[in-house]
Amino acid sequence: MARPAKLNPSKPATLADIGRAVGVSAMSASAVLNGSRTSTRISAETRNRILEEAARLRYRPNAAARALNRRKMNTLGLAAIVDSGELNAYFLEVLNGVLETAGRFNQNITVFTLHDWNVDADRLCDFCDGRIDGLILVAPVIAKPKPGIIPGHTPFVSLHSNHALPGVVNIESNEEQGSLEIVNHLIEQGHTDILHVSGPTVMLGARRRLAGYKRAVSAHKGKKIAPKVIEAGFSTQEAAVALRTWMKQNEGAPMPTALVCANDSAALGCMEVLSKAGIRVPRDVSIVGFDDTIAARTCMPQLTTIRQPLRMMGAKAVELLLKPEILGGASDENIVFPTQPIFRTSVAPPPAKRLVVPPID
Amino acid sequence: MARPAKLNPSKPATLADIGRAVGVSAMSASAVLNGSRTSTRISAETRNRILEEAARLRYRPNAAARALNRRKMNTLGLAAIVDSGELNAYFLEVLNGVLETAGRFNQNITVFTLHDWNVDADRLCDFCDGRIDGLILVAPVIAKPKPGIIPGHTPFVSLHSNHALPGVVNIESNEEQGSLEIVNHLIEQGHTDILHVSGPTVMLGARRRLAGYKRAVSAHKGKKIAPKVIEAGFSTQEAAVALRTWMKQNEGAPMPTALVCANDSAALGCMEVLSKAGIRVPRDVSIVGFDDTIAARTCMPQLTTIRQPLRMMGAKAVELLLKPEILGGASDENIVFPTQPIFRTSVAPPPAKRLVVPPID
DNA sequence: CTGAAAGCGCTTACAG
DNA sequence: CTGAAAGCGCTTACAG
Repeated sequence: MARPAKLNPSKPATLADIGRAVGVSAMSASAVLNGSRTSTRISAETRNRILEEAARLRYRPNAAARALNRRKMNTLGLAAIVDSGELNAYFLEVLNGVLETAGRFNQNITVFTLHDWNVDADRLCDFCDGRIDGLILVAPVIAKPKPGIIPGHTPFVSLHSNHALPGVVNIESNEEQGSLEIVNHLIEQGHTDILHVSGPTVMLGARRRLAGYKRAVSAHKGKKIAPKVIEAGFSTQEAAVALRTWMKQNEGAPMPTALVCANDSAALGCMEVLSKAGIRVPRDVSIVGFDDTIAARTCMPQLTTIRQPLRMMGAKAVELLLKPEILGGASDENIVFPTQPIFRTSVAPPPAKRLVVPPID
Repeated sequence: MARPAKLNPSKPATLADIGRAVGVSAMSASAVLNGSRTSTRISAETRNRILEEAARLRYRPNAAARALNRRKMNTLGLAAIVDSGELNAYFLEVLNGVLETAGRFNQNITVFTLHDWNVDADRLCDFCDGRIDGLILVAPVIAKPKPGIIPGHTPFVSLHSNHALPGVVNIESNEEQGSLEIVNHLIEQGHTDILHVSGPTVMLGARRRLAGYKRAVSAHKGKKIAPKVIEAGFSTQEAAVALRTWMKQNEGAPMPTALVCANDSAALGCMEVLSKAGIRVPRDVSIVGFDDTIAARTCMPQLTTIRQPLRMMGAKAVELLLKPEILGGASDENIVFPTQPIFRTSVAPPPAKRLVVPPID
């Protein structure tokens, strides 16, 4: 027994290789190297020989073989819709939470990207071919959730899903409440002419932020505040275009004293337009964002905004997949995380003298 | 034959299930559903019956079984060092390139994170257990590349590696040149007091950027420019702390008129400190970043920076792993991408009246 | 055109 | 304490 056992660099060593070299069966090697059984199963001497040989051969248990046998890959999937062609800071934040928590459970993460929900929705099922033990879908735009799209045999969780998927837990944050609170903050500062630069209302998140804005405005006890809304995209560019267009159309009208933007990126776009028009933030116009991305801290003035705990939400998604029992049975529900207002320097009381919308280039 | 074949939601259908239902062997099912052979192998009628049954049962070939057989997972690994506890915009940019290219080749991407190179380096081998067909290591901090760390049976590529790994292609960019150019740009604008907020000089990238800065400054023909360098980390947080500390120590001294930051994230941290101190960018102080990550575009003002083609570099890494023949034999070399200055609005000529370092909170 | 056999590398009962 | 057998789901020769 114990024959030379050459190192073959072109092919990884298997349990059989080790067994052969040591003069023992592959199962014995399995027991000492990967075994969950008590180690007393194998004699100390055999054990050491196996261990040594494994080290020498740089043995690594083959994940595919193991997965086939155990029906478990120790891998979770993270699927994101990338309509703009690239993953963004929002996704990065979620990914950080997902990776951190997955790491604690010794789980790997495979990232999938869908480009167009209408075209790629079916691919969701393709991912569920035994390579992952669970799937997290991030921020989907679902026109109508066809019954077929939910993979049968793979635990599934969504984050900020537009539509409830039958039998799927969705993780979201209390965006309406957050929006309500930040608009109330503006009202408390004395603002009564507040323009909402909304996100695209096909998106649930945009609708909820809009709803919060409307509730805050309509609940105002004092002088009636009329809701003023323009719909834009979630990007800096789109928000800038929308605001510029609105200002052109309203030249000479009273300038709103505060802007409630769909998110931080949109707020940046608005700040740029105001800045170019010679309007100072927050002295002339106050402005608030949403999400508390890093962008909120790296502009001048820094943005007052609403924080969503994206990392924690990503972490929760992983936990849900790994320990479904924490859900306690109910599988078709929403888990709602609280939002939190972050006060910075982009908000001030309205100016004493009301501004007028200036001409735009 | 063709028996009822019930849908069992708790267990995915196999080729054997389909065969049994149709009254045919599993191999026939394999041939029509996954076969690379010409489809004439199976009669049109059998073929259709198999196809129908597969659709009905929502059949998906099991990835683990297939991988075990073909020794191929159609998955690439992307390993990143996350010393600061989180993946950053740099990584996101690389990830975008990697995902896009991997998608074109129908490859999946699994993300691994290492926390401390000294502790986790061995884990690199752990990833190479048949679950991936190739591994990309991003921005490693390698004290000394121990011979053992390179996985034997898995194609391997590094990005911005600190040290050459024997037999491993490294992808990098011409950082020193980029740094030189952007500092020259500042000098051309009239700046002569330029502070470099450097990255950690244990990192090759930081040393190269520093070298470019020094070369630019010392080559200046006019009034001698003294190099001024503070060493920080590559993160927003670390740069902010370093700049704040420096400003405290230099209160009342002349304020540099331009900041050359280790990367965009660091620039963001510096912008935040300046913003809080009431210093305006670029009017009072110009600031430049490095990398041209998404962060450079989502701050206000937007950052003048040096673009490393990170997406292209990520894409290249994938191609190298998938089509090693494009390398043409030489396996132990560097692939150097050019850098490119991107001019935005964070740079202006120095202010007419020289500022003094203000007191920090 | 179709099927029986063997094997990918590992594990889980079951015997000794 | 240790091994022979069977199986995870798929494929690749090899026979018919």
